[in-house]
Amino acid sequence: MTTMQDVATRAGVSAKTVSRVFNDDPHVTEDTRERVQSAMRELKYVPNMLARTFREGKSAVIGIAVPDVADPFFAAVTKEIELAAREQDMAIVVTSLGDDPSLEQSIIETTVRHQIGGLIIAPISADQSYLARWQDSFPIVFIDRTPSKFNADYFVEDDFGGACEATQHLISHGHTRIAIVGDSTEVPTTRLRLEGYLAALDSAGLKVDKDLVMLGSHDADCAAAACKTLLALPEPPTAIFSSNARFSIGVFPALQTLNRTDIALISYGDFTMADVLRPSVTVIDQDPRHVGRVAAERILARISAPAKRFRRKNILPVNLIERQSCQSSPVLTAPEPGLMTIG
Amino acid sequence: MTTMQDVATRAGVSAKTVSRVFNDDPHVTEDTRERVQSAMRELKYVPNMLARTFREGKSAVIGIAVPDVADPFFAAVTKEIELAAREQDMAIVVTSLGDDPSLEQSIIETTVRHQIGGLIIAPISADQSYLARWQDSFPIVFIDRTPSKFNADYFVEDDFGGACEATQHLISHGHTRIAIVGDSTEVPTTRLRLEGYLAALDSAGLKVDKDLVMLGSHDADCAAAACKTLLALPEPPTAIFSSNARFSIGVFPALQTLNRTDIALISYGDFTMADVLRPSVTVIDQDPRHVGRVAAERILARISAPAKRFRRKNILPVNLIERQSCQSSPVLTAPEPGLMTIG
DNA sequence: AGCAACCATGTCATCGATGACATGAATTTT
DNA sequence: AAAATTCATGTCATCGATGACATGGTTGCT
Repeated sequence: MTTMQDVATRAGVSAKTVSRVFNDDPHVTEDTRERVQSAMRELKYVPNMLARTFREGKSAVIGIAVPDVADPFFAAVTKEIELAAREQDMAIVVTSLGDDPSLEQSIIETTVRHQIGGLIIAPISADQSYLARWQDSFPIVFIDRTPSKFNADYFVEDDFGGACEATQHLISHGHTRIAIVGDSTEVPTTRLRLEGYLAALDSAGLKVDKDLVMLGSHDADCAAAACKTLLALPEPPTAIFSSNARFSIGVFPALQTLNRTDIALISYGDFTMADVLRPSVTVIDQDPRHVGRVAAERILARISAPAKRFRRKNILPVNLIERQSCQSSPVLTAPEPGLMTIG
Repeated sequence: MTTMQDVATRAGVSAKTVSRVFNDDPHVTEDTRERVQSAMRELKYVPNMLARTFREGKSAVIGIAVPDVADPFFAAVTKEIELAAREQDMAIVVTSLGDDPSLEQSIIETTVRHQIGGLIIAPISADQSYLARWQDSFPIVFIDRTPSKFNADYFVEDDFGGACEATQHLISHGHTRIAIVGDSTEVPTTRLRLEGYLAALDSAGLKVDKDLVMLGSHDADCAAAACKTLLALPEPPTAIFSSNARFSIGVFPALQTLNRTDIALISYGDFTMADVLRPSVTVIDQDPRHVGRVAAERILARISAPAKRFRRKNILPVNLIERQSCQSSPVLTAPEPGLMTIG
């Protein structure tokens, strides 16, 4: 590992002069500059970022913490953040939080040790008050889920609006028994999507059947099981609103297995192949790349202008992509509740 | 940001003693230890990794460079590496190389500036000789693709064997006109898969029709176009071997659009929903999590025991997951070549 | 008692880059 | 010509943690 001192010795100058050449300081003669530059080339000098950023006090690295890097949504977000960060010569440190909320804090603290210059987080727990400690050290931006017990910039999708739109879409196709499959209401995102679902039912004058509200899943398999439970009800739903792409990946195969593709399905969150399945799945698209882009831009802006004021709360629009999975008419395919319970 | 010195002052000792307490040095009295620990708690001391690793000379960070973090295969690999690294208190810096081979070197050099402790790379270019410079600085492990013009540990899938098996699978289902869709043969992986395909054809006594070898795609859309070209041939194939999951994601919809689900399809690389599509897609599974795990373990082993010797070349087995997409019989569904050209 | 061994703790230097300030030479101003 | 200004370059200190070594005190052994 060649250092500035090595280059300096080779070029017959002091380390400081090498530093000046490297940073394009105008106070260097053309002659010296050239000698230093050729010495750098000969020795293949590469600056030690660690030394530089250590001196500056903060790193040229942005921390990203999401529930799961392998989830297509977060993978796309991560990629976009990386591209945006690279434009500013910053690298990204990525961490998966997993699905145990109690581990969130310790995972974040491990990440923070690396003296990150900013943090983008999609939290999984219901309490981020532990972040207060870092509040002044580096900017923090939340994505996908709002912070709890903590104040910070956030960029979230319109969960309420999207869920409402999805439910209305099903209603407009004649469905009245609409189930929702989701994770725990501890997650603000899920709570909002549930509220959107309830609001849509309410404004259409439909009563809520709590048997059709299946919360508490935490992966695709759970969601598949929930789906089977729903269809085994005495009065099964004719449509399912999956509040999460991860769950849709479980629900869809479950419907296939049960041979119940007559059941309408709408997914909050697009997923690979959703448009190629039979039937292709109607979704609420969240545009992960846009989320990544705006989050990265905000972090970078906060880093370069710590004093500047920005809008804290940012709701990103979502849009419904209509495909085939809601086209079936419930009147034709669903068994009549009355007959069902008697027979 | 509280430093060791702050804690030291508060506890009435020297910074060195704080360092000792922090690192569980036994040469500290119980009394002092307690005073220091409570001072650390009061001031919420968090060690500055940057300072520590700067002194050590290398970072507690592993660099990962893959063609695309958002690709499901690499996303899964990345996640597994992260989990393995975290067990050793290491973080990961992730970079997407994109699809322009000429940018590979500069992207890697940017990553290296961060003084990484090790590098895991799935290269996209045909020349990694530029890595020689870092050879002694930190361990380098290749995944998915073998290094070119450079020596390093690598863990690659059995491209030749897998492609051979895939092709044989198609042959055993009666296919004789089998197309291959892939990217450039610049990529060693692709070259090996092509060779496997050719070897299987050869050992079955089948001639190669170069119209059926469609290389040079670089994304799903290209692959879809290649697929359409193939089916428009005077003597179209009855089966397609997609040498890459990324391309399968383009080929499958193309077949659907053309209403040619009678064409058999086998994909090198499993992908989300492949098992739920109609027909579900037979694949060669590469087990990305296993790749990530072994690569991470090797890097960590190399970091902690630089002198130890390991096996350089590692070929990981792949296995064929049979689904529906190869079940159609070519004799029944494919137009007879002879009739076709005449008619 | 006398000396070695051990122990708790402190001091200093170090890692690489760079800001603050110094130095000495050349050039310009009065 | 003397003073002031500009300029190229150098020296030193610094960021936080820690290894090498020092110091002064206590214990143990003969």
